[in-house]
Amino acid sequence: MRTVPTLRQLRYLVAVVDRCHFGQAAAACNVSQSTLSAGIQELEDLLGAPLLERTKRTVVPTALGRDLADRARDLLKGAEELMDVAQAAREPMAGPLRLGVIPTVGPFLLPRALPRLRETFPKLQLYLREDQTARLLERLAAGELDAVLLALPYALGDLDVMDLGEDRFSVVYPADHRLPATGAATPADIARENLLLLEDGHCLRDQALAACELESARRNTAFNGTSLHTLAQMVANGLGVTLMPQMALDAGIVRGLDVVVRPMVDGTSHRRIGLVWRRTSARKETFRRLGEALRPFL
Amino acid sequence: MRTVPTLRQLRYLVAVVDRCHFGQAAAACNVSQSTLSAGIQELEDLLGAPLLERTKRTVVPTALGRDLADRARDLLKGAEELMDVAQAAREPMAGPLRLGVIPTVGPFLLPRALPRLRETFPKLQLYLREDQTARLLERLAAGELDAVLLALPYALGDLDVMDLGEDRFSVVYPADHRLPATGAATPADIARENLLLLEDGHCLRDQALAACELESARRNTAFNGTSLHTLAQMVANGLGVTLMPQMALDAGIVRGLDVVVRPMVDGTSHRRIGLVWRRTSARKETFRRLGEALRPFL
DNA sequence: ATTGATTAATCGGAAAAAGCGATTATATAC
DNA sequence: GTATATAATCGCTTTTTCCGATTAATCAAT
Repeated sequence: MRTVPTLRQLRYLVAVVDRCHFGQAAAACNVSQSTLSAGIQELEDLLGAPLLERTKRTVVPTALGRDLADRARDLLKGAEELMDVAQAAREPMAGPLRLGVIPTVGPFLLPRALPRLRETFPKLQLYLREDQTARLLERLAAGELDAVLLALPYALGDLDVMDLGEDRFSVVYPADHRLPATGAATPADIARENLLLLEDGHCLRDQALAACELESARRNTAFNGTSLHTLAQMVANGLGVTLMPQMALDAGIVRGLDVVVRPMVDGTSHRRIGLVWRRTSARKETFRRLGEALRPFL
Repeated sequence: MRTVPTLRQLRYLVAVVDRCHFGQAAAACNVSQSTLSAGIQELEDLLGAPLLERTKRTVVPTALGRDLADRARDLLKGAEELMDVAQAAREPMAGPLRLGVIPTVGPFLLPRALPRLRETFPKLQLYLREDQTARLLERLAAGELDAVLLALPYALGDLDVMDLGEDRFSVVYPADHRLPATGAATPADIARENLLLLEDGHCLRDQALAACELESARRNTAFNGTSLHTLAQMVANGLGVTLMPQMALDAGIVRGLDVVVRPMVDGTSHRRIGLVWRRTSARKETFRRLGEALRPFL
């Protein structure tokens, strides 16, 4: 078994490379300057190569020193994650959890679900961020979010996905509109209407188009709604029809509006709600339970 | 700064989880059973959760124990890589290097290049593996190879690429064949011929087709060569024409055969030779110099 | 040039950790 | 019950880690 540097030594290295100053690095590590100095030397001896250039009373890391410091940072992060995993295993539903939610889910699901979640998991500190799927996934990958609540289908990268259930689409017509003959609307019915959609970037736009079996390019781009609420207003004003997820209808998005709602025929006329997290995440059990707790609200 | 487990403790954990036996694990770590036992306990205390179930005189890791052991393995590997990086920085051109080479490059480039490489880098121990690009890249990703010498264009994943230069294609005709009017052959000329190619899986097949501006599906699949040598033989026997990289011609692949060689017109009628390695590799400098040393032989 | 200030290396000793061998406790096999 | 195997525990030694004090070197100001 080969001798490898200790994490302590690597912490020292990172501190010095970050600051180019032994004294400050030592302070940051809560050790004396002499201790840090000795630690760095041990490391250089072990590796058999200089990591820092100490010349003219200033310190500059060598190329190797910088390279190794980068790797050391990863190792130290891994060690901390290990602690997180243990902590999460001990008490899965405690501590801070940064959750991303898309705008076509958050305002409808969370007002109902959050009070219950707080009751069930009183120690869970839920920090929320509302944004479009793509941007949330960026933040998830960057580690700024722990999990994201979103709508599928969506091309996810290398993520763990938990399916929470389906959210059916209905068509919303102006009150005085000619309605489809049967109770349920078909893609063919929609094709005859002026379909109003959210602006580009909302996953619901593409999912709604898919449900109507339409291509994105074909659509009118002049009048795109910025939220489901504005879309509902536009329909009530007779500008066209729109597709609305059940979740939003349940939340009363068309309450008081002069519109008629008809379900879409079965098939692909729905989206699925999913909770996703990094495969390498330390808190899978936490997310699983959170997802389980959210399911009844769909 | 949070307390994190030491690599020593993590090594102990991995050893026990691997073997489910304290005594054997201790032996594997070259420490006494008592030391290992104490180390594991420290770790459990630090993490505040049990990692092993010691019941009924056997040891079984808990789910958390297994999970953490997996992460610990990664950390330990990272620490070893750190040592490798330092070693490689100290003496880039020393030690073992496992290089993959594709069959349409290896037999033509290496016989000329290897003696020179051995001379220039006497301490470098070059282990070679010849296989098709896809399989070599699998092994590269799995860490079984350090670098791969291959032909571009090819859809590489997340790899570092060093371009070593271009390798032009020529057309090989049977000696009694009607040759193109001008000196150089054009894609249109080729379209009139029976083009012989390597069997599927060789990158050269697709690259040659691209150079001839042909689709893969269109080609005769009955007669595919298994190597450039057999292709040359088939051409000499009048079965058709083929595309041959300059590298193979330089190595005398058509020497003694009754064939005529015509260059392809300029443009895309070439492949590029590249050396690739994992972005995270410890030995980038080694590969860079190796590539530099290979360049003159193209 | 001299002095003073700053910084990293070095030294000696104290404290903490890591290690070992012997012993103990416990569970299983016989 | 007895023997055997295994992990935990204990007392002690060795090694590592750390600190404070000192030294050496560099630069800036005189």
